[in-house]
Amino acid sequence: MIFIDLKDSRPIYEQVVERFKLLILKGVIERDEKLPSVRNLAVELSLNPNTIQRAYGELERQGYIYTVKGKGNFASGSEKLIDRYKEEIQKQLREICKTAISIGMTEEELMNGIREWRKI
Amino acid sequence: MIFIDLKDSRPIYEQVVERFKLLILKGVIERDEKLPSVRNLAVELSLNPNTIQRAYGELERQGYIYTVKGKGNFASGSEKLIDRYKEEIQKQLREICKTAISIGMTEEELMNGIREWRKI
Amino acid sequence: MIFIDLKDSRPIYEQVVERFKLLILKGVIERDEKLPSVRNLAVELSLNPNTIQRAYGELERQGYIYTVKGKGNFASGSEKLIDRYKEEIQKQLREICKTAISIGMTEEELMNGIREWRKI
Amino acid sequence: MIFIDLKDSRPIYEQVVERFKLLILKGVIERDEKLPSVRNLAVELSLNPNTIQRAYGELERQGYIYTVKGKGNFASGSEKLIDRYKEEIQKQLREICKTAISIGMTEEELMNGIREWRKI
DNA sequence: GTGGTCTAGACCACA
DNA sequence: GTGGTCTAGACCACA
Repeated sequence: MIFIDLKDSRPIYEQVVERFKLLILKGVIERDEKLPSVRNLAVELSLNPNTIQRAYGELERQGYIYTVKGKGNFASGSEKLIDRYKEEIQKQLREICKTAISIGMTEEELMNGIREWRKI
Repeated sequence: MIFIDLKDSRPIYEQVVERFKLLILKGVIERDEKLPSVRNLAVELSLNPNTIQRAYGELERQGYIYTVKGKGNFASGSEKLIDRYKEEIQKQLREICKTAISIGMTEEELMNGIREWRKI
Repeated sequence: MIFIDLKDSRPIYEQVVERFKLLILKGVIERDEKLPSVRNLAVELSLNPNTIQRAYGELERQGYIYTVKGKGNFASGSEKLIDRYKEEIQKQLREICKTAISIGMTEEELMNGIREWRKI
Repeated sequence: MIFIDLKDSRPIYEQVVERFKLLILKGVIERDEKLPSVRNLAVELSLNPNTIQRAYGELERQGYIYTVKGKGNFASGSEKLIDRYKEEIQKQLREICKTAISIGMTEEELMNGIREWRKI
């Protein structure tokens, strides 16, 4: 269900967080669907349960999942989360574009960077 | 000349690197212009000289500056650097756009995020 | 009769305990009135019978209900319970007010927080 | 500087968080003052560094401290934090009062609970 | 020295 | 079985 890249410089727990975020935002994991248990996922990914625990804690804090003690972790509804995520992306784009033009990059060059995904 | 934000979560040396990169790319620091000495900058910013040293080392490794033993650190020409930087930015943009559409963000919404910098 | 919020961070059995406590204190469940059977309530709320059993055990321990073997669980009289509950609330209030003034909160500000319920 | 009560049912890291919160809100720890290092505090309180780390992480997340990598943890300014804290307290008071009147507690009885701190 | 991440493994509360 | 907390201890990046 989830893939971890040990060569990635980001911490493992952060990768786990991001993977689940996207799965939930895309609707692959539906509202109120149960996530793998901390222990099971730890075994499956050959990670320590503490690492998974930390990732799940982060996901809960950010509203992506909720925890029922003794039962497990479940996905929250994604509507509000998607809006928040979109805003974050727009903010990131603005940041990048701001520095880009500050070093003299043209609108044309910026768009070239972006247009490429259309071909994908 | 340079501003460091201790509350920024990034390591200090990384902030120093980025500030100088932009100053050089923008041409504020011209080709062959001398950078502040490690010692002076450390005092000015109340930082450990090791931190500055590390930042300068990184800048040299990336081709932004060159070192003349006994004389100091000097800015390289920015032409090639700018091209490389532009490619990096385009790559970043593509990455972001790719995940954005994967969660169902429309072209319209993407562009809204970007257009904002024009108003700035 | 009772509502359980799985997204509430408190354990389920604790929520069950609190709901019944208030129902009994308010007199909605009268003295000697029979509570739902463990089995029925478990089905109705889609909970594990163990969870209900635990909640009822706790309610009994605190004197809110009594058990008649083979017959079921029944509400105790609420007079003494109310007095005890009031004292608990006053204790809680004192605790909060104590820390509040320790950080410099004025009597005025404290009262503003409290007065709001009057409008409700 | 800080006292931990092992008999307290709350998790240790939470107690650490609360103690530092109050120290910062009261101004005992001033803005930009350095907190004890993770390791030192762990030794002093006979706790595992991980536990302190978690507490500091929580304090940072809530804006009470900021971390400078390689340097340590430092207190943030408390003005905004105090306002937020006051609102939390008022909210707690409202919650308690709401349930209190729902079981028939009079305004008089509520105030008796509160007035006691004045004598302290 | 300072914080950040991670593994290994124990123990507890809850369902 | 499920999550939550904690200890012990290693290793790394940063200053």
